[in-house]
Amino acid sequence: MSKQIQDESTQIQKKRKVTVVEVAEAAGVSVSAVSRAFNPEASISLPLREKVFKAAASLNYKPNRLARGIKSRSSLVGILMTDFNNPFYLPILSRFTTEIQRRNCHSLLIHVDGDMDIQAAVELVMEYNVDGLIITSATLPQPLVDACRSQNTPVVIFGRDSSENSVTIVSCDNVLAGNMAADMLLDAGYLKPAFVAGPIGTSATLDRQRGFIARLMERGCQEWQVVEGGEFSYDAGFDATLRVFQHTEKPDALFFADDIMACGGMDALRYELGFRVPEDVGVVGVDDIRLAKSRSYNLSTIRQPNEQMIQSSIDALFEHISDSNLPPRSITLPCEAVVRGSTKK
Amino acid sequence: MSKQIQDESTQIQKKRKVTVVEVAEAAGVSVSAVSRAFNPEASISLPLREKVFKAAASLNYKPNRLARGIKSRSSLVGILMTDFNNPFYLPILSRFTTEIQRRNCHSLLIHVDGDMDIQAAVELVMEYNVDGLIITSATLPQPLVDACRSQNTPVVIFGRDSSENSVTIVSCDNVLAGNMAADMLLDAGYLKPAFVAGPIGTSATLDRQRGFIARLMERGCQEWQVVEGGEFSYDAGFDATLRVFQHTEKPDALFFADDIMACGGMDALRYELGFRVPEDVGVVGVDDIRLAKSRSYNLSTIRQPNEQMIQSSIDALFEHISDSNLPPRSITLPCEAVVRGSTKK
DNA sequence: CTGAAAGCGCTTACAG
DNA sequence: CTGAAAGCGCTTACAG
Repeated sequence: MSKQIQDESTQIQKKRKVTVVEVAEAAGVSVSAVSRAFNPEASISLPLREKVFKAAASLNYKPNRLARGIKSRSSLVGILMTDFNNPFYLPILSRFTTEIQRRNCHSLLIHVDGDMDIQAAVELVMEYNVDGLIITSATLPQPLVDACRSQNTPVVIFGRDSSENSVTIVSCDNVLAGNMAADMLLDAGYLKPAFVAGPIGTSATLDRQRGFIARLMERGCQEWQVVEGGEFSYDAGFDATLRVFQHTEKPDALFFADDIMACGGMDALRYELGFRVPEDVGVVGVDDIRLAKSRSYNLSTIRQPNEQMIQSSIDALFEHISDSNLPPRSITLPCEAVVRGSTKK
Repeated sequence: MSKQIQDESTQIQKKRKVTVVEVAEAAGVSVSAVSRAFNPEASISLPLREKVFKAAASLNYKPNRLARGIKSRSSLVGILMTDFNNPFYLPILSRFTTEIQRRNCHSLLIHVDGDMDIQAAVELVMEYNVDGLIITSATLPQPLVDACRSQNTPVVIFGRDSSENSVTIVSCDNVLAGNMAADMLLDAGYLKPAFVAGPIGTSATLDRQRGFIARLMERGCQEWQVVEGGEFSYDAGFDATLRVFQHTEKPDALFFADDIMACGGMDALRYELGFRVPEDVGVVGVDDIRLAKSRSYNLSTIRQPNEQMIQSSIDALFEHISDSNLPPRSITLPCEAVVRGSTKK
């Protein structure tokens, strides 16, 4: 009986959340003082702040971020992701959340899958009053850009894209990536390279292709070809490679739109078509995902400067949050060639 | 000049968020009516609701979820992740967010890394008034469990663990996984298997080990050994394998605590130690990550029933959200042996 | 720097 | 079913 009562009181004690009012009472100050004490930018004297903190600590007070967000910043940053299958994005997501948390904000993760309207997704994030929004997407459909522009919330697109200039976008130089891949293959002595494209409509893919072919031609290579690859996935790379070698013109090297496709392609070459890599066919990817340096793949690739790209994205986003008049800008970072074992020495 | 003014007005129009009050005015009803119209469970007549919706649509009104959350549900579900390096977790995160969104809620993603206090992280999520919390973690430190218990918010641990019963937890039967791995290796004719353990303190690892050894002994196998593996990562599996073969007792098969370790281990065997897999040494993992079925690894493994585990986690979480008196329970799902090419036929 | 008071946008007893 | 009013927990001009 007494046990029961005690249980109930414990439960009630758990349920009741302590508020500014109670802290104010306990500290013998106004609620404004409590509010200010928990707001780093507010003007409040040190003694007062400490008095409040002491009372707050003894009551185990935690500010309610929702209530705070309704008048002030929500401390929420939206992250919109579309390509949840590509392992490339796991470390990226990891770093984004870490950086956001480092700035005392938190991540609202929105997963936009195929059958979801991207415009609706953007609007939805806005219902949470997010302070800013990060969009990671290999594809960058115009409706998405439009949706971002119509919001007055800062948006940064962490893209593989670059043509857009009405919204802030961070990407690596994909034309350069194409150049580098061409050099890598030509330098290694390959003569008939093919580009295996990624999903249609991704300008990153187009830029890589453009850079690749431009450099090939520049260096006098004539026998190149471009083939469709499908989505950014192991299976797509695998299947595309099989298709390539049914053509009459067989390439002696493949440049894939990204690493995970390249891994699939390498396996098709080695385990299905019986080629040796790099002796018979050379392979280059883009990204430098973790798997690329495994002993099984040991993939030559063009590394995107992920850390810098993320850092720039976060910096730009928070600058936009602080200063809403900052014009959108386009940040393009250089990539880096990483020669491993999938190309001849 | 006129341009300037127009720009300003557009900007103002963007900034002003339309509220219940304006919708109420436009529709000629009370704010209560507007609120009810947007609340599926509220009792309101169809005509009234439609009148409100019409006005809301014409004003492009979107409810402010933060304001709503302060009195009612926040529609926010926290997801706490620790193992952001393991590709195993990308599809899991993907499915969780999808399921949460399907229920008209959204995911607050918290990344708990090494130097972050897990207790602090849990408390922090609570500041957002999340309706519920999902924790995915290979390790399950007691402080975490305690932190969860002290909150009155529903928590589900998506674990590889099972011993705990003071909080709802969903996992697969890791002892069974160990049994299956033992059977797989013994059935294939291996005689001296070793278990390569995962991070210490992960009961999943211990359970797998226990199940593995129990079955080996049961079937009369004496020459087994257990070695430390380190963290769940490619490199850890690679290094551990190198160490194993420096011992005087060389195993002829390795059961790794998870797939990504097994991939690293296979590469060490093939590319560093010169063994053939599966002829010289057999390899089995746990998880069935996407990479496991690549042609390069073609890894025999014990598959965790991820989809079911996620579905059960989400179902359990929302049941707890609906009924706060539901006692915690432990849901353990069976796993499945997947024989591929890393074990002899 | 500090406090009293109004307000943020929404919800929810309370009457009718 | 509907509306007027109080309230959620916090912030922020406004005075002092």
